[in-house]
This record gives sequence, C-alpha cells and structure tokens, in this order.
Amino acid sequence: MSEATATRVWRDLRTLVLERNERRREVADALGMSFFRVKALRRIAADPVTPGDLAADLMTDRPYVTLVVDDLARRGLVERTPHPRDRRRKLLSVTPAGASAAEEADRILGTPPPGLVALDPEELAALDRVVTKLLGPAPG
Amino acid sequence: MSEATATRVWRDLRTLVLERNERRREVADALGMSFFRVKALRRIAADPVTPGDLAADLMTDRPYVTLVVDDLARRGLVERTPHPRDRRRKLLSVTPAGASAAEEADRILGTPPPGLVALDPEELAALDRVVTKLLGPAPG
DNA sequence: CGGATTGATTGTACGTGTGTAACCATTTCA
DNA sequence: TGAAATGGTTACACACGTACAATCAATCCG
Repeated sequence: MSEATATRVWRDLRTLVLERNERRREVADALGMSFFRVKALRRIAADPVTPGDLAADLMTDRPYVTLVVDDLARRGLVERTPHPRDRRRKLLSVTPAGASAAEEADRILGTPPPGLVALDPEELAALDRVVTKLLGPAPG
Repeated sequence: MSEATATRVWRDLRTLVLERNERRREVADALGMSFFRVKALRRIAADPVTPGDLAADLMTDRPYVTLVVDDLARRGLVERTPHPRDRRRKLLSVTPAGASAAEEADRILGTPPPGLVALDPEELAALDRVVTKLLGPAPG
C-alpha cells in the first residue's frame, strides 16, 4: 500500500518539477546561452573552481569545459586567474557581470510556483519538514 | 516568512528531483537512445498520436519528429499506420517491443527513491495530500 | 635529477536537436 | 471546381554536447 503511495507521490513530484515548472528554456533564453552553460556559470558563481573540478561537477570532460569557459570569458562573465598553489591549474571566477547573470538565473530557477506560495502555512510547514527529511541523511 | 519557506521548499524539491534522482542518463543508457527519443517513445506508448501532435508535445518541430520516428521504426519499436479519417495524417503506435521498452523506461523513471518509501505512513500521506493539491487546480 | 603523472588546452569526429525552406498529397472551403 | 490550408516528408545549415587522441607546462615521486 505505502509503496503504491510512494510511487504515486514520486510521479507527482516529477510532474511538478519536470513538467509544470520546467524552466530550462526560460533561463537559457533569458541569459542567451544554453542551459548547460548556465549551469557552468552558476557553479562558478557559487564558488571559484578549477576547470577540472567544474568538468566533474558538470559530468563532462575537461576539453569541453575549456570551450565553455572560452565562451563565458568572451561574454565577459568569467575570468581565469592563476591558482595560488599550483601553476598548472587555473581558478575560474565570475566577473560582476557574471555574478549578476548568475543571480538572474537563480532568481528564475528559484522562484517557487504560485501554488506552493499559496499553500496554507501548516501544509507548507509539513511539506518543508518532509522534504528536509528526504534530503537529509540517506541520499534518497 | 511563508514566502521564504516556499522558496526553500522549492529549492529542495528541485534538488530532490533534478540532482539526487536524475535518471535521464540511466534511462537513455538502458534503452540505448537519447532521453529525447525515450520521451517520444513513452508518449507514443501512452496513446497513439499523429506526428504533428507528437511534435507539439515534445516542443519540437515536425521535420525532426520524422527523423526520430524513422529511428524508432528502424529499431522495431514504433509503427506508422494510416489515420482512420484523414489520409494526410498518420498514427504512431508502439509495437510489442516498443511497449516493453517504454515500460522499462517507466519503471526506471517511476521508481521512487528509497528515502520516500522509507517515510512514516503519516508523513507520506501528508506529502501525498499536499502534492496532489499542488497538481490540482492552479497549474502551479 | 629524471621519469611518471596531473591539469589545461588544441584538434577532430560524431550524434543529436533546432530552425528553415521546399515539396507533395490531402483536405477544406469559397 | 479551384484556391488555400494542412500534414508529413526531404533537405540543408547550424549550435551544442560527448568522446578521444595528442600536446605542453607544471608537479610529484622514486
């Protein structure tokens, strides 16, 4: 019984996030770049990284990160600075323009759907508790 | 206050669905095709459609649907049959092999994460209520 | 010191998805 | 009946992401 409920809830959660509130296209249009590059920019804006680490985070390889960073740098959003302790590496960081672009992306992606905001406080609090629990210990 | 909570819950929901349980790659690997084509196959399996309607559902254009359906047909997963009332149109439907491939995709995508199954029945029921409400009236 | 390894880059090839124009058969409608 | 519109297809150009091989500087380690 509970398993069937879990399956239905999971399907509904996917529908909510992936279908009713899919904003990849919106963000990509707003920033004028592919969603993949938005992810790269947001990752760099969150905290400076080396190209190698960025490649791992994006599930891609280093050569392609070079191309993506070239593009972001050409747009004036990202800078390459030398790594303080390893001259082979570079540190990728955002420029002010890059930071504000990343903020816009965060704003678009992070704005909760109206229905969520309109929930009764008790329902929202209950949802908050459960979701926090789900993200907590087990990576499930 | 409630708005801040909604924002946090939304971020957590996105993390849960998009990061902790992203299965696009897994499904694509399992079926040996791109996730986009998996979506096409699942859509056709759910109910026969015309190429034009499928294009609208997939947010793409008709010419590309032709290519995708060519590929799925070459794999023996999809068939084109004449439309009963309009000889311009065609009806796309799955073969038995296509149906079972779509079922496998559904199984992979639809299996709830362990943490969700492990919830207390009351918590799961509460989550079920709220999520159902969110999907209900307003499209938010 | 000197070979092996690491990190970033360049280059190349390929599959995939988007967008557009053109074509043909069929249907709709004046 | 004949012009316009619709639906699927073919063809083409292009951006994007994946995957490898190779190169070079810097670092690590025996």
